[in-house]
Amino acid sequence: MELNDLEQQRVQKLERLREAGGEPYPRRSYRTHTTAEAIAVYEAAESAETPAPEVTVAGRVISSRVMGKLSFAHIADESGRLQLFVRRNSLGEQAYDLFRKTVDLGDFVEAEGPMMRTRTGEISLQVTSIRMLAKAITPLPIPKEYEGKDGKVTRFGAFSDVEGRYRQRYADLAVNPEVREVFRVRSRMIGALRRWLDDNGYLEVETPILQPIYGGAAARPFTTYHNQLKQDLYLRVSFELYLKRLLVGMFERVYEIGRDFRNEGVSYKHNPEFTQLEFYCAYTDLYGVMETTEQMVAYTAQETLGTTTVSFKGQEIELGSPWRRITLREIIQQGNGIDYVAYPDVASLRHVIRERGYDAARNATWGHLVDNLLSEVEPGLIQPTFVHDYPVEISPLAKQKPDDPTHVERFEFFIGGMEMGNAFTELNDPFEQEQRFLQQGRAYEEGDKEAQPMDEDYLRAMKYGMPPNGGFGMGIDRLAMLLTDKHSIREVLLYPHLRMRD
RNA sequence: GGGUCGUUAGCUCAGUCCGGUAGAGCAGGGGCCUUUUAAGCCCAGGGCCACAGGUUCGAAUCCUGUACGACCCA
Repeated sequence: MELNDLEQQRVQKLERLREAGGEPYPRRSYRTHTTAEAIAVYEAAESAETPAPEVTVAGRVISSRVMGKLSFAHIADESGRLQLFVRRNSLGEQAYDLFRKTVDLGDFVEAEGPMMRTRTGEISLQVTSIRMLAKAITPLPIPKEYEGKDGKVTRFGAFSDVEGRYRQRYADLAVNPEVREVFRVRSRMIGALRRWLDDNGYLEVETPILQPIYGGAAARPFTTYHNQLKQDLYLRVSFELYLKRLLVGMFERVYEIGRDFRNEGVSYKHNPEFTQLEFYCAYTDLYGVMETTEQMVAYTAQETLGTTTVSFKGQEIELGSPWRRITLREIIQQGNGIDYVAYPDVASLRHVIRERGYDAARNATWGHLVDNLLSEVEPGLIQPTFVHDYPVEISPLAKQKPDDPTHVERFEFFIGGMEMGNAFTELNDPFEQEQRFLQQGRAYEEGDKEAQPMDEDYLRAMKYGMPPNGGFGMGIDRLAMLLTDKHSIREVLLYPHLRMRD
C-alpha cells in the first residue's frame, strides 16, 4: 500500500496508540445513545431538573479544537452531531495526552461521560473515557463550517470536485451531509411508490435481467454471453414483455422496480443503467393509467416531501392532479408549426423540417423525425403534461385508436422539461402484434438499430388470451431528480457510470 | 459526434493574458494555551503544475496531441 506523507503520519499515530495498549480497530462499540438521543435525554433531564444522564456515544470526529488542558471536538453519527468536552482533569493525564496525540479528523471514536452544557450553552458530552473505534489513515476533506447569526451554515473548503465526488462517493457522503439527504429522499420516494402500488392491489414481481431476446423499448442492448450454455444473452432494456405475460397468467396488477440497461450515450438525464418502474393493470386503458399516474405521483411527492408542490430549477411545479393533456400532434404544431400528419413519408417530413430551420439527420426514420420534433418542445413542458396519441410506427406494442389506425393510445408524460415516462393501452391482439414485430424487423433491416426484434414466445403467450390492460413505465432516477431539485442524473445515482481512469 | 471551459499541495483555489526561484487558506507536524466552535498565537514543512511531444537559453504559463471531467449543441 502506497502512503503519502499525511497517511504515514497517521500510521505513526496508529502505532503510538498500539504502544500505549490501545487498539486502532476494535471489534465493536458499546454505544448507548445516538448523538440525537444523547441530546434529547439531556434536555429531558434538564427540564425535569434531574441529574445529567451518562451516555456512551460513537461517531466520526469532524472537528477538533485542541487547547492546552481542555479540548473540544465534534463527532457526527447518522442522527446528527455532538460536541465532546474533553478536559484533562476529567479524563486523566495519560488518556488526555493519548487523545491529543492519536486522534485525527475522520477517526471513528467512542466517548463516555455525563452530558453537560458548556459556558456558551452548547449541549456537550463531558468525556471521562474515549476509545478509538477505527483509525482513518487517509484524511477526509472535512470542511470548516460557520453558523451565522441567521442560522445559515457557511462551509469553507467543502469537497466539491464533481469527478472526485462521483469516483469516491464514500468520501462525498462522509463529508457532505446534503448528499446523504438526497439518497434518503430517493429511498423514501421509492418506498412511497411501492406502498402506493401495494395498497392499490399491485403485486411486486421480478423478471429476468438476462434475456435471450430483448424488447419492450426502442433501445440498443448490452450483449453478454453464457459460457456453459454457449448462448448470447442481452441485458434487458425494459421489463414490458415479461410483465405482460403475467397478465396472461391471471395476475391482474403487477409491477416491478428494477434496473434497465440501454447501450446509448450518457447525458445529464441518461445513465447506461437506470432504475425503472413499470406496472400493468388489467381491464383498464390509457385514460385509466393517466388517473393512476396522477394519483401515484402526487402521493409519492406528498409522502416524500410533505407537499405536492416541488421546486425545480427555480420553478414551482404542482404535481397535484389534474395534469394537462394534449395530443402529440397539437403540441408539435404549437411548438414548431409543423403538422406532421400532413407529411406521412420520411422525405416530405424531412423536407419541411429543414425548411423551418431545424436539423433532420439523413438516416433518421419518419418516427425518429417526429420524436425529434417533440424533443424541441420538451424543455418547455415544466408543469406535468400528458402528451398522447402517438404514431403507430414508433409504438409497436400499443393499441391503435378506434377512429384512427395511424395512431395509438399512448402517452409520454413530462415534468420539469424532462420525459418522465411512457404508457399505452397495451396491444393484446396477437395477429396485429405479429404484424408490428414484422414491421419492426423491416425497420431494423433499413438501419434502425433501436427497432425491436420478433419475440415468438411473447406472441405465443398472447395467443392464449391477454386481458385488455394499461401499462406504464417511469424513470425513477428522473423522478428523484425532480424531488431533490438535482439537475444531473449523476447526483441521484450513488455510483454513476464514469469512464475508466488508468 | 461538435464547441467552450477546466485539470496546480490531502481539500478549496490564486498564479496562465504579458515565459524567468511554485503561492494562499484550511488540513497535517513542533511549541504555547482549562469554556472553544471557521478558536487563537509562534515556528518549520509539504508539489511529476493531468499526461506526451514541440517552440525557446529558459515552459505551470505559448503551440500540438491524448486522457479524464464540466457545461452547451446535435
